[in-house]
Amino acid sequence: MRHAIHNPPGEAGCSGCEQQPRCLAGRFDEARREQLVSRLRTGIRCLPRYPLFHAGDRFRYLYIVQSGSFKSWRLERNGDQQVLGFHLPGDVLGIDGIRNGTHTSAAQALQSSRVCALSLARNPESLDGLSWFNAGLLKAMSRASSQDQEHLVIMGRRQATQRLAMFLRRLRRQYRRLGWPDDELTLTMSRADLASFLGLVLETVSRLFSQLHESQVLEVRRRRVTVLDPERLRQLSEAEAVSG
Amino acid sequence: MRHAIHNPPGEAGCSGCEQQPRCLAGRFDEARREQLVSRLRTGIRCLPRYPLFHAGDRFRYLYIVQSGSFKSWRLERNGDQQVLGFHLPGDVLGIDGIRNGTHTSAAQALQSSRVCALSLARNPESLDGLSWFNAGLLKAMSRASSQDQEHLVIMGRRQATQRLAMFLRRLRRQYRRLGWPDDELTLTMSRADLASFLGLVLETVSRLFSQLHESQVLEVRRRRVTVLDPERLRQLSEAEAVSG
DNA sequence: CGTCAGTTTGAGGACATTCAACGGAAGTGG
DNA sequence: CCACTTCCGTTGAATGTCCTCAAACTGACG
Repeated sequence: MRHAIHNPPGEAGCSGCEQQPRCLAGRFDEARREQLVSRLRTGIRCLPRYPLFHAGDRFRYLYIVQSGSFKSWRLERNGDQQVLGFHLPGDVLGIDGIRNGTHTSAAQALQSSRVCALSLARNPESLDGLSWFNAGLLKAMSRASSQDQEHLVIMGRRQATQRLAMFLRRLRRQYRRLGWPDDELTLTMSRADLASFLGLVLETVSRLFSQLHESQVLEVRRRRVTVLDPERLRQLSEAEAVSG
Repeated sequence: MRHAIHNPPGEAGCSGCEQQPRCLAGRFDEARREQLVSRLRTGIRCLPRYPLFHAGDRFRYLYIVQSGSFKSWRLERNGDQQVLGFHLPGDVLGIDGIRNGTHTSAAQALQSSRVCALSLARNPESLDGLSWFNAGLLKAMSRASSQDQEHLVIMGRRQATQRLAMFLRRLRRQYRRLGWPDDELTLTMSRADLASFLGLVLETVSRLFSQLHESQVLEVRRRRVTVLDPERLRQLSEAEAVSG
């Protein structure tokens, strides 16, 4: 089995985690984190393509991305999958499972990654005294909702170039939020995944990259993208209409 | 001013509300609802086009739809709006405002409607002892997330017919959930709103309705749609590809 | 070095958009 | 109550964009 999951020694904890300032649990002081220790498993390592959960799985944990990246998707009857999102450190995965206790989407690692798993108890009363935590959860879910909204706005745009430009600008924003340089983007997803995310076919996405490379907006070497002309990228993402 | 908001006498409460079994707050017994009474304003009447909130507004309340219907949308720089969702009784509106305390989307009534407003306190500690309520909130937000995912799947489909068919089947499911007849659908949104929701232009949506009417799948009289052939509608929504 | 998955590029065609005009319903004011 | 305006929805013709099918290329890995 190529894709395995390993649990690090228990002491790994949150002390060394780079995502602490952004983390749902890390936001809070050490004492408070102690309250969660029995529900929290930190530093779970995932190899590329390792699945956190499948559609239909019973809901067990919420996952917080510590490092690396993930994709989430839904499988249709047709057989083809719709990519719902790409997830970077600080993001929460598995929210859709809370409702019925069953996941409606699937998620897997796009590269070597680490996550924390957080078990939500069945009986709500056990959360008494942890309302600070619940409030954090609410905010994390609200953020996930906003991200879905941004995705919907991208899918709503007709022009393919506009969609890709919007995606790249959004990715830059996420990089900045993480304190990473935002001119050198590393796409951890395949062209097919990106195409599904954007509501296009992979050939179109490939052509768009070539086109933006040709016109000096980007430099594209496979999955390594350098943003050369951010201003032009902005224009492309905001284009009024075709005639604009 | 044509669009006004009226507060009914305080005693209106939840006792007569049809949505009780589905309501975030109504799920719980009377005693528990008492705990929320200071945060809950029930039975707020909204005339058509009445806005619950605009993008940029400070977050004050979560809204629970009691009767009628709403749309939510984002306004782009371009000036045009992307419809994010249509909301029926039992749905929660305003989730996106929790994150920063500012709404990123807007919502307004599509017809004469009623909502309940629920104020989330600034300090999380005040939620201690209300964890049962918080758990309900989590589920409601999880449901909203699932609905966004369904919307994303619709937008990902290339064929316009497929999108509309998926939308109609989804609407039927929602009608059934509410205990309404699911063969007579009343679209409370305009063709333009529906087109934006589906990622199409309104002319295309209009043509699709005519087409489905012509082929005896639907009977369409403006916003009144009768489903004549549910099986054919299913086939259209699941079509493999163009060649299928 | 050979295989294979992922990506790029090309040619042709289908389908949704664009632009334009018309019809009908609802709402307004006399 | 009727004429008027306005909004919404429908239909038509032509254009253009993205999809489909196909083949070649690249890099990774055994």
